[in-house]
Amino acid sequence: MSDNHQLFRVEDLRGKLSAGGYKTTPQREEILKIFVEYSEWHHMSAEDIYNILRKKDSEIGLATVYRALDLLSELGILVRMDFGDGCARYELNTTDPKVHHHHHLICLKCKKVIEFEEDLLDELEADIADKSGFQILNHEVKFFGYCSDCLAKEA
Amino acid sequence: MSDNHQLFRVEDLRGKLSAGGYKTTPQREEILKIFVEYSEWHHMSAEDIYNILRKKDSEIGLATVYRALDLLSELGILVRMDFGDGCARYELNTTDPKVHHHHHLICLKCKKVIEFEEDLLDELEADIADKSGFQILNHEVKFFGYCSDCLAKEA
DNA sequence: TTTTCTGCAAACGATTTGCATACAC
DNA sequence: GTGTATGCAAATCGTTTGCAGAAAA
Repeated sequence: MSDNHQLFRVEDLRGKLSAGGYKTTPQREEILKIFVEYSEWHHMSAEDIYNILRKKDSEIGLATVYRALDLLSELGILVRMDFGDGCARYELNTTDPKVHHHHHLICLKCKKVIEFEEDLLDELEADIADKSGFQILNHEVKFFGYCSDCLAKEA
Repeated sequence: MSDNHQLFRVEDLRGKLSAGGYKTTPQREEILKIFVEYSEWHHMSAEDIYNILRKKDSEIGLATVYRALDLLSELGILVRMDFGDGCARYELNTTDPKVHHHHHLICLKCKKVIEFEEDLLDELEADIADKSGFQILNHEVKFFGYCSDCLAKEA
Protein backbone atom coordinates (compact mmCIF):
# COMPACT_ATOMS: atom_id res chain seq x y z
CA MET A 1 0.00 0.00 0.00
CA SER A 2 2.53 2.57 1.16
CA ASP A 3 5.67 3.37 -0.81
CA ASN A 4 7.73 1.72 1.90
CA HIS A 5 5.70 -1.43 1.57
CA GLN A 6 6.18 -1.44 -2.18
CA LEU A 7 9.93 -0.89 -1.89
CA PHE A 8 10.15 -3.74 0.58
CA ARG A 9 8.33 -6.06 -1.79
CA VAL A 10 10.53 -5.20 -4.75
CA GLU A 11 13.71 -5.63 -2.71
CA ASP A 12 12.44 -9.00 -1.60
CA LEU A 13 11.82 -9.87 -5.24
CA ARG A 14 15.39 -8.99 -6.30
CA GLY A 15 16.84 -11.18 -3.59
CA LYS A 16 14.65 -14.19 -4.25
CA LEU A 17 15.13 -13.99 -8.00
CA SER A 18 18.90 -13.91 -7.89
CA ALA A 19 18.95 -16.58 -5.21
CA GLY A 20 17.09 -18.82 -7.63
CA GLY A 21 19.29 -17.95 -10.59
CA TYR A 22 16.60 -15.84 -12.23
CA LYS A 23 16.96 -12.33 -13.62
CA THR A 24 15.35 -9.19 -12.34
CA THR A 25 13.40 -7.66 -15.20
CA PRO A 26 11.19 -4.58 -15.37
CA GLN A 27 8.27 -6.82 -16.36
CA ARG A 28 8.53 -8.92 -13.21
CA GLU A 29 8.85 -5.85 -11.04
CA GLU A 30 5.90 -4.15 -12.67
CA ILE A 31 3.66 -7.18 -12.22
CA LEU A 32 4.58 -7.48 -8.55
CA LYS A 33 3.91 -3.77 -8.04
CA ILE A 34 0.39 -4.25 -9.33
CA PHE A 35 -0.27 -6.78 -6.58
CA VAL A 36 0.99 -4.31 -3.97
CA GLU A 37 -0.98 -1.45 -5.50
CA TYR A 38 -4.19 -3.46 -5.80
CA SER A 39 -3.76 -5.31 -2.52
CA GLU A 40 -7.34 -4.68 -1.51
CA TRP A 41 -8.53 -6.38 -4.71
CA HIS A 42 -8.08 -10.04 -3.86
CA HIS A 43 -7.86 -13.00 -6.17
CA MET A 44 -6.55 -11.49 -9.41
CA SER A 45 -6.33 -13.64 -12.51
CA ALA A 46 -3.73 -13.43 -15.28
CA GLU A 47 -6.30 -11.69 -17.43
CA ASP A 48 -7.01 -9.14 -14.66
CA ILE A 49 -3.33 -8.30 -14.44
CA TYR A 50 -3.05 -8.08 -18.21
CA ASN A 51 -6.00 -5.67 -18.40
CA ILE A 52 -4.50 -3.44 -15.72
CA LEU A 53 -1.21 -3.41 -17.64
CA ARG A 54 -2.94 -2.43 -20.87
CA LYS A 55 -4.67 0.49 -19.12
CA LYS A 56 -1.22 1.63 -18.01
CA ASP A 57 -0.01 1.47 -21.63
CA SER A 58 2.38 -1.30 -20.73
CA GLU A 59 3.75 -3.45 -23.53
CA ILE A 60 3.91 -6.60 -21.40
CA GLY A 61 2.43 -9.59 -23.20
CA LEU A 62 -0.04 -12.06 -21.77
CA ALA A 63 2.43 -14.95 -21.97
CA THR A 64 4.88 -12.96 -19.87
CA VAL A 65 2.18 -12.38 -17.29
CA TYR A 66 1.53 -16.12 -17.05
CA ARG A 67 5.25 -16.86 -16.79
CA ALA A 68 5.75 -14.22 -14.11
CA LEU A 69 2.80 -15.41 -12.02
CA ASP A 70 4.15 -18.94 -12.19
CA LEU A 71 7.59 -17.87 -11.12
CA LEU A 72 6.44 -15.56 -8.34
CA SER A 73 4.33 -18.39 -6.95
CA GLU A 74 7.23 -20.79 -7.08
CA LEU A 75 9.28 -18.25 -5.12
CA GLY A 76 6.53 -17.97 -2.53
CA ILE A 77 5.91 -14.29 -3.26
CA LEU A 78 2.42 -14.95 -4.60
CA VAL A 79 -0.07 -17.67 -3.74
CA ARG A 80 -2.06 -19.36 -6.41
CA MET A 81 -5.67 -20.19 -5.63
CA ASP A 82 -8.39 -22.07 -7.47
CA PHE A 83 -12.03 -21.23 -7.00
CA GLY A 84 -13.32 -23.50 -9.73
CA ASP A 85 -14.26 -20.58 -11.96
CA GLY A 86 -11.99 -21.71 -14.75
CA CYS A 87 -8.93 -19.60 -14.09
CA ALA A 88 -6.13 -19.49 -11.56
CA ARG A 89 -6.16 -16.54 -9.19
CA TYR A 90 -3.30 -15.08 -7.22
CA GLU A 91 -2.67 -12.91 -4.22
CA LEU A 92 0.34 -11.67 -2.29
CA ASN A 93 1.67 -14.17 0.18
CA THR A 94 1.55 -12.22 3.37
CA THR A 95 2.04 -13.12 6.99
CA ASP A 96 -0.35 -10.36 7.96
CA PRO A 97 -2.95 -12.22 10.03
CA LYS A 98 -5.75 -10.03 8.70
CA VAL A 99 -5.15 -11.36 5.22
CA HIS A 100 -3.57 -14.70 5.95
CA HIS A 101 -6.27 -15.93 8.23
CA HIS A 102 -9.32 -16.15 6.10
CA HIS A 103 -11.22 -19.02 4.52
CA HIS A 104 -13.58 -19.40 1.62
CA LEU A 105 -17.10 -20.74 1.69
CA ILE A 106 -18.16 -21.92 -1.75
CA CYS A 107 -21.83 -22.53 -2.45
CA LEU A 108 -22.42 -25.66 -4.54
CA LYS A 109 -25.68 -24.25 -5.84
CA CYS A 110 -25.03 -20.65 -6.88
CA LYS A 111 -21.20 -20.89 -6.93
CA LYS A 112 -20.93 -17.81 -4.74
CA VAL A 113 -17.62 -17.39 -2.87
CA ILE A 114 -17.91 -15.96 0.63
CA GLU A 115 -14.88 -14.89 2.64
CA PHE A 116 -14.76 -15.83 6.27
CA GLU A 117 -12.22 -14.26 8.58
CA GLU A 118 -11.07 -16.59 11.26
CA ASP A 119 -8.28 -19.02 11.56
CA LEU A 120 -7.26 -21.76 13.92
CA LEU A 121 -4.66 -23.40 11.78
CA ASP A 122 -1.42 -22.25 13.36
CA GLU A 123 -1.05 -25.29 15.59
CA LEU A 124 -2.04 -27.57 12.74
CA GLU A 125 0.66 -26.00 10.56
CA ALA A 126 3.26 -26.46 13.26
CA ASP A 127 2.21 -30.06 13.68
CA ILE A 128 2.46 -30.79 9.97
CA ALA A 129 5.85 -29.14 9.64
CA ASP A 130 7.01 -31.17 12.59
CA LYS A 131 5.80 -34.53 11.30
CA SER A 132 6.51 -34.20 7.60
CA GLY A 133 9.44 -31.82 7.25
CA PHE A 134 7.33 -29.70 4.95
CA GLN A 135 7.99 -25.95 5.17
CA ILE A 136 4.62 -24.23 4.99
CA LEU A 137 4.41 -20.76 3.47
CA ASN A 138 0.67 -20.41 3.17
CA HIS A 139 -2.57 -22.30 3.21
CA GLU A 140 -5.90 -22.28 1.49
CA VAL A 141 -9.07 -23.53 3.10
CA LYS A 142 -12.31 -24.00 1.26
CA PHE A 143 -15.60 -25.14 2.69
CA PHE A 144 -18.23 -26.51 0.33
CA GLY A 145 -21.92 -26.47 1.02
CA TYR A 146 -25.01 -24.37 0.58
CA CYS A 147 -25.21 -20.67 1.39
CA SER A 148 -28.02 -19.27 3.50
CA ASP A 149 -29.69 -17.73 0.42
CA CYS A 150 -29.91 -21.06 -1.39
CA LEU A 151 -31.05 -22.83 1.76
CA ALA A 152 -33.81 -20.26 2.16
CA LYS A 153 -35.00 -20.66 -1.44
CA GLU A 154 -35.23 -24.40 -1.04
CA ALA A 155 -37.35 -24.26 2.09
CA MET B 1 -17.02 -51.07 -1.81
CA SER B 2 -19.62 -53.59 -0.62
CA ASP B 3 -22.85 -54.15 -2.50
CA ASN B 4 -24.78 -52.64 0.38
CA HIS B 5 -22.69 -49.55 0.22
CA GLN B 6 -23.27 -49.24 -3.49
CA LEU B 7 -26.99 -49.74 -3.16
CA PHE B 8 -27.12 -47.09 -0.51
CA ARG B 9 -25.32 -44.63 -2.76
CA VAL B 10 -27.62 -45.25 -5.69
CA GLU B 11 -30.73 -44.91 -3.55
CA ASP B 12 -29.36 -41.65 -2.26
CA LEU B 13 -28.81 -40.55 -5.84
CA ARG B 14 -32.42 -41.30 -6.86
CA GLY B 15 -33.74 -39.26 -3.97
CA LYS B 16 -31.54 -36.27 -4.49
CA LEU B 17 -32.12 -36.21 -8.23
CA SER B 18 -35.88 -36.24 -8.03
CA ALA B 19 -35.81 -33.73 -5.17
CA GLY B 20 -33.97 -31.38 -7.50
CA GLY B 21 -36.26 -32.03 -10.44
CA TYR B 22 -33.65 -34.07 -12.29
CA LYS B 23 -34.10 -37.46 -13.89
CA THR B 24 -32.52 -40.72 -12.86
CA THR B 25 -30.67 -42.05 -15.87
CA PRO B 26 -28.52 -45.16 -16.30
CA GLN B 27 -25.59 -42.89 -17.20
CA ARG B 28 -25.75 -41.00 -13.93
CA GLU B 29 -26.07 -44.21 -11.95
CA GLU B 30 -23.19 -45.84 -13.78
CA ILE B 31 -20.89 -42.89 -13.19
CA LEU B 32 -21.71 -42.82 -9.50
CA LYS B 33 -21.09 -46.57 -9.25
CA ILE B 34 -17.59 -46.06 -10.60
CA PHE B 35 -16.83 -43.73 -7.71
CA VAL B 36 -18.04 -46.35 -5.23
CA GLU B 37 -16.16 -49.13 -7.00
CA TYR B 38 -12.93 -47.16 -7.26
CA SER B 39 -13.25 -45.52 -3.85
CA GLU B 40 -9.62 -46.26 -3.00
CA TRP B 41 -8.49 -44.38 -6.11
CA HIS B 42 -8.86 -40.78 -5.00
CA HIS B 43 -9.08 -37.66 -7.12
CA MET B 44 -10.53 -38.93 -10.40
CA SER B 45 -10.80 -36.57 -13.35
CA ALA B 46 -13.48 -36.58 -16.03
CA GLU B 47 -11.00 -38.19 -18.38
CA ASP B 48 -10.26 -40.93 -15.80
CA ILE B 49 -13.94 -41.74 -15.53
CA TYR B 50 -14.33 -41.70 -19.29
CA ASN B 51 -11.44 -44.14 -19.73
CA ILE B 52 -12.90 -46.53 -17.17
CA LEU B 53 -16.23 -46.37 -18.99
CA ARG B 54 -14.61 -47.16 -22.32
CA LYS B 55 -12.90 -50.21 -20.84
CA LYS B 56 -16.33 -51.37 -19.72
CA ASP B 57 -17.63 -50.94 -23.27
CA SER B 58 -19.94 -48.21 -22.11
CA GLU B 59 -21.34 -45.85 -24.71
CA ILE B 60 -21.38 -42.85 -22.37
CA GLY B 61 -19.90 -39.76 -24.00
CA LEU B 62 -17.35 -37.44 -22.48
CA ALA B 63 -19.77 -34.50 -22.44
CA THR B 64 -22.20 -36.57 -20.42
CA VAL B 65 -19.46 -37.38 -17.94
CA TYR B 66 -18.74 -33.67 -17.48
CA ARG B 67 -22.42 -32.89 -17.07
CA ALA B 68 -22.91 -35.70 -14.55
CA LEU B 69 -19.89 -34.70 -12.47
CA ASP B 70 -21.18 -31.15 -12.36
CA LEU B 71 -24.61 -32.24 -11.27
CA LEU B 72 -23.41 -34.76 -8.68
CA SER B 73 -21.22 -32.05 -7.15
CA GLU B 74 -24.08 -29.61 -7.02
CA LEU B 75 -26.12 -32.26 -5.20
CA GLY B 76 -23.31 -32.77 -2.70
CA ILE B 77 -22.77 -36.40 -3.73
CA LEU B 78 -19.31 -35.69 -5.12
CA VAL B 79 -16.75 -33.07 -4.13
CA ARG B 80 -14.79 -31.23 -6.74
CA MET B 81 -11.14 -30.51 -5.99
CA ASP B 82 -8.46 -28.53 -7.75
CA PHE B 83 -4.81 -29.45 -7.48
CA GLY B 84 -3.59 -26.99 -10.05
CA ASP B 85 -2.75 -29.76 -12.51
CA GLY B 86 -5.08 -28.41 -15.16
CA CYS B 87 -8.14 -30.54 -14.57
CA ALA B 88 -10.86 -30.79 -11.97
CA ARG B 89 -10.82 -33.91 -9.82
CA TYR B 90 -13.67 -35.46 -7.88
CA GLU B 91 -14.24 -37.81 -5.03
CA LEU B 92 -17.22 -39.16 -3.11
CA ASN B 93 -18.42 -36.81 -0.44
CA THR B 94 -18.19 -38.98 2.60
CA THR B 95 -18.49 -38.33 6.29
CA ASP B 96 -16.08 -41.20 6.95
CA PRO B 97 -13.36 -39.50 9.04
CA LYS B 98 -10.64 -41.64 7.46
CA VAL B 99 -11.35 -40.03 4.11
CA HIS B 100 -12.86 -36.75 5.16
CA HIS B 101 -10.06 -35.73 7.42
CA HIS B 102 -7.05 -35.33 5.23
CA HIS B 103 -5.19 -32.36 3.85
CA HIS B 104 -2.91 -31.72 0.93
CA LEU B 105 0.61 -30.37 1.05
CA ILE B 106 1.57 -28.92 -2.32
CA CYS B 107 5.23 -28.22 -3.05
CA LEU B 108 5.74 -24.94 -4.87
CA LYS B 109 8.97 -26.20 -6.39
CA CYS B 110 8.31 -29.72 -7.69
CA LYS B 111 4.48 -29.50 -7.63
CA LYS B 112 4.27 -32.76 -5.68
CA VAL B 113 1.01 -33.34 -3.78
CA ILE B 114 1.40 -35.05 -0.43
CA GLU B 115 -1.57 -36.29 1.55
CA PHE B 116 -1.59 -35.66 5.25
CA GLU B 117 -4.08 -37.42 7.46
CA GLU B 118 -5.15 -35.32 10.38
CA ASP B 119 -7.94 -32.94 10.96
CA LEU B 120 -8.88 -30.42 13.58
CA LEU B 121 -11.55 -28.61 11.68
CA ASP B 122 -14.74 -29.85 13.24
CA GLU B 123 -15.05 -27.03 15.72
CA LEU B 124 -14.11 -24.51 13.05
CA GLU B 125 -16.88 -25.88 10.82
CA ALA B 126 -19.41 -25.65 13.61
CA ASP B 127 -18.34 -22.10 14.32
CA ILE B 128 -18.69 -21.07 10.68
CA ALA B 129 -22.10 -22.68 10.30
CA ASP B 130 -23.16 -20.90 13.45
CA LYS B 131 -21.98 -17.44 12.41
CA SER B 132 -22.78 -17.46 8.70
CA GLY B 133 -25.72 -19.80 8.25
CA PHE B 134 -23.71 -21.73 5.71
CA GLN B 135 -24.40 -25.48 5.62
CA ILE B 136 -21.03 -27.19 5.22
CA LEU B 137 -20.88 -30.52 3.41
CA ASN B 138 -17.16 -30.87 2.98
CA HIS B 139 -13.91 -28.99 3.08
CA GLU B 140 -10.62 -28.87 1.26
CA VAL B 141 -7.40 -27.76 2.89
CA LYS B 142 -4.19 -27.14 1.01
CA PHE B 143 -0.86 -26.08 2.43
CA PHE B 144 1.68 -24.51 0.13
CA GLY B 145 5.41 -24.57 0.72
CA TYR B 146 8.48 -26.63 0.04
CA CYS B 147 8.71 -30.38 0.53
CA SER B 148 11.58 -31.92 2.44
CA ASP B 149 13.19 -33.19 -0.79
CA CYS B 150 13.34 -29.74 -2.35
CA LEU B 151 14.56 -28.22 0.92
CA ALA B 152 17.36 -30.81 1.03
CA LYS B 153 18.43 -30.12 -2.55
CA GLU B 154 18.65 -26.41 -1.89
CA ALA B 155 20.86 -26.77 1.17
C1' DT C 1 29.29 -12.84 -24.28
C1' DT C 2 26.34 -16.05 -22.52
C1' DT C 3 22.21 -17.19 -20.69
C1' DT C 4 17.84 -16.03 -19.63
C1' DC C 5 13.68 -13.38 -20.89
C1' DT C 6 10.19 -11.35 -23.83
C1' DG C 7 6.46 -10.90 -27.28
C1' DC C 8 4.05 -12.84 -30.74
C1' DA C 9 1.34 -16.26 -32.76
C1' DA C 10 0.30 -20.86 -33.05
C1' DA C 11 -0.71 -24.98 -30.44
C1' DC C 12 -2.90 -27.29 -26.72
C1' DG C 13 -6.12 -29.37 -23.71
C1' DA C 14 -9.84 -29.26 -20.57
C1' DT C 15 -14.46 -27.98 -20.55
C1' DT C 16 -18.77 -26.23 -22.74
C1' DT C 17 -22.33 -25.82 -26.04
C1' DG C 18 -25.71 -26.39 -30.13
C1' DC C 19 -28.44 -29.48 -32.03
C1' DA C 20 -31.05 -33.58 -33.38
C1' DT C 21 -32.36 -37.78 -31.33
C1' DA C 22 -33.60 -40.76 -27.42
C1' DC C 23 -35.38 -41.45 -23.06
C1' DA C 24 -37.46 -40.76 -18.18
C1' DC C 25 -41.54 -39.45 -16.04
C1' DG D 1 -46.87 -36.48 -24.59
C1' DT D 2 -43.56 -33.26 -22.59
C1' DG D 3 -39.49 -31.79 -21.00
C1' DT D 4 -35.10 -33.30 -19.85
C1' DA D 5 -30.81 -35.93 -21.02
C1' DT D 6 -27.62 -37.84 -24.28
C1' DG D 7 -24.02 -38.14 -27.88
C1' DC D 8 -21.56 -36.10 -31.23
C1' DA D 9 -18.83 -32.56 -33.15
C1' DA D 10 -17.68 -27.96 -33.19
C1' DA D 11 -16.61 -24.01 -30.50
C1' DT D 12 -14.56 -21.82 -26.45
C1' DC D 13 -11.20 -20.21 -23.48
C1' DG D 14 -7.49 -20.33 -20.16
C1' DT D 15 -2.87 -21.57 -20.49
C1' DT D 16 1.51 -23.25 -22.68
C1' DT D 17 5.04 -23.38 -26.07
C1' DG D 18 8.36 -22.53 -30.14
C1' DC D 19 11.02 -19.30 -31.87
C1' DA D 20 13.64 -15.07 -33.14
C1' DG D 21 14.98 -10.90 -31.30
C1' DA D 22 16.09 -8.15 -26.83
C1' DA D 23 17.97 -7.59 -22.51
C1' DA D 24 20.15 -8.87 -17.90
C1' DA D 25 24.40 -10.68 -15.74
